[in-house]
Amino acid sequence: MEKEYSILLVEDDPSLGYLLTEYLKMKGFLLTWAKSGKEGLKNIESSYFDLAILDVMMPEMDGFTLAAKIQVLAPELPFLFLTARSLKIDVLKGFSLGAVDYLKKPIDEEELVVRIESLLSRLVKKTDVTHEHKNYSIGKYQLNSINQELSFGTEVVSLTNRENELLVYLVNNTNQLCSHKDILVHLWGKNDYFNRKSLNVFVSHLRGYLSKDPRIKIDNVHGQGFILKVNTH
Amino acid sequence: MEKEYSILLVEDDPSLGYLLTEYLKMKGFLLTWAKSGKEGLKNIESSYFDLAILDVMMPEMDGFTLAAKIQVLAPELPFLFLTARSLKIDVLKGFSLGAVDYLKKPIDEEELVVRIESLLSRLVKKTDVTHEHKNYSIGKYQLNSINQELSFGTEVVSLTNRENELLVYLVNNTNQLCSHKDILVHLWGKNDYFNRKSLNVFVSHLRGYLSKDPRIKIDNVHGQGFILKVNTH
DNA sequence: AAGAAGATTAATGAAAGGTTAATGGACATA
DNA sequence: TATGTCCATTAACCTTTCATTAATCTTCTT
Repeated sequence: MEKEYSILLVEDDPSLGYLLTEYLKMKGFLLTWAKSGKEGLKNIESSYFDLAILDVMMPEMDGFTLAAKIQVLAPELPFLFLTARSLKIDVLKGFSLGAVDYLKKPIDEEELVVRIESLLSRLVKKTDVTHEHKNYSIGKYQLNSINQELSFGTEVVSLTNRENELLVYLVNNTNQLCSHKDILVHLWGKNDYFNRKSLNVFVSHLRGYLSKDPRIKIDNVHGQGFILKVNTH
Repeated sequence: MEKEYSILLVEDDPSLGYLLTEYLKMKGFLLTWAKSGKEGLKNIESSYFDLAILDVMMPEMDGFTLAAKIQVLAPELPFLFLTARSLKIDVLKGFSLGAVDYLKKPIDEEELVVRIESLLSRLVKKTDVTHEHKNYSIGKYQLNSINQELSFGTEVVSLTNRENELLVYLVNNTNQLCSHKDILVHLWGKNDYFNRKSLNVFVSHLRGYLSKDPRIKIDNVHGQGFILKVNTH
């Protein structure tokens, strides 16, 4: 399930503000629309946002001034600018203030959305150090496919590259027929007589390793392929 | 002291390539210019980069194809596109492939630099989290990674720079496979035959130092990398 | 029964890894 | 300017690993 990101839009122009608000809501973002810099600041003080979108040209307080205040009030809040002024000096100023992006009007909503998504997806990655532990249970065995280790209780066996690859493939298709062809193409990239001979050797190895749990077996379907069967009960 | 960021520019156009290379070097980046997608891929396999800048329109392999390969080979490497084609569909495609930005030609070098700096400044936070610990326990040993000293009881051994770096890296990934590639890219910045040989020498040194505690070992996973195993029981 | 397919074990050889020593550049000291 | 030390890299040499291939049985299928 995806997280619902909250965005603060600070935009004084009613029609653009309305358009973006509705569009971004439709795209699944939680949107707050502040119609002035002052209102935006209030929101920042009282609520949490994943991202702020600031219009540069606004009466009272312009986007740059607002950004400077954000840097003090909520230094972790990333923000980007929307602007009709595409003067280079403004772009540079925007980034020097710490902007994460700078979009020139007219805004293409679709592009805005993909840019926002790209930004936010990278921001979350920072926090979750995605260590996708590839651990599998096979009967009483545990396979750590990263370290290429197969353990049975406290006993640990190191698998070779091919053994590991093959076992991972079989486990991912437990109780399902894995055809010679699919296995060979997947692991060897090539399906010929010799590779098939090789495959037999590795199946034999794995049978040896897995022989301590009688509920596990690697069956052959004559002329078809192999099935890793794990009997649960 | 600021870190010098390394950037890979993949651009077939000689004049634009030259211009950007020189400009970015002048701005303090370590630049590698690959003149084709294929050349770019080679660089990605053998070296570390903080960012890749890809031209979309190139003969042989276009930037999109290259990006897809990067996602597999080096999923952590952020990349952005440069393009003359500003078709909306291309922009969307670029971001859907995981781009961090999408810049339309003609490129304004100053804007490019501020965008790069903005991007990288947000990305560095990820990496320096790893080096917060200065003291480590490794079985019965103590590692002071600041003084580069490894102690066993009252005995203290001074480690050289490389020995220390490598041990810190391994300890931070205790009981997890550290691939050759990751180690080399992380410590040497480059993954080639000679560096790998060098790595072997240092692993050998560390094994010597750590031999007094039988519960510690540095295992090799053939063709993959090393695991620092610390047996606790 | 006979050929095909599969299982098992062993042999082979190339690549990868381990260890120790030689080299040479950087830096310091005199 | 010489001399010495440190240490990363490179070299040399040896050992181990492991995918492949071969050899030999065994089990299917018809």
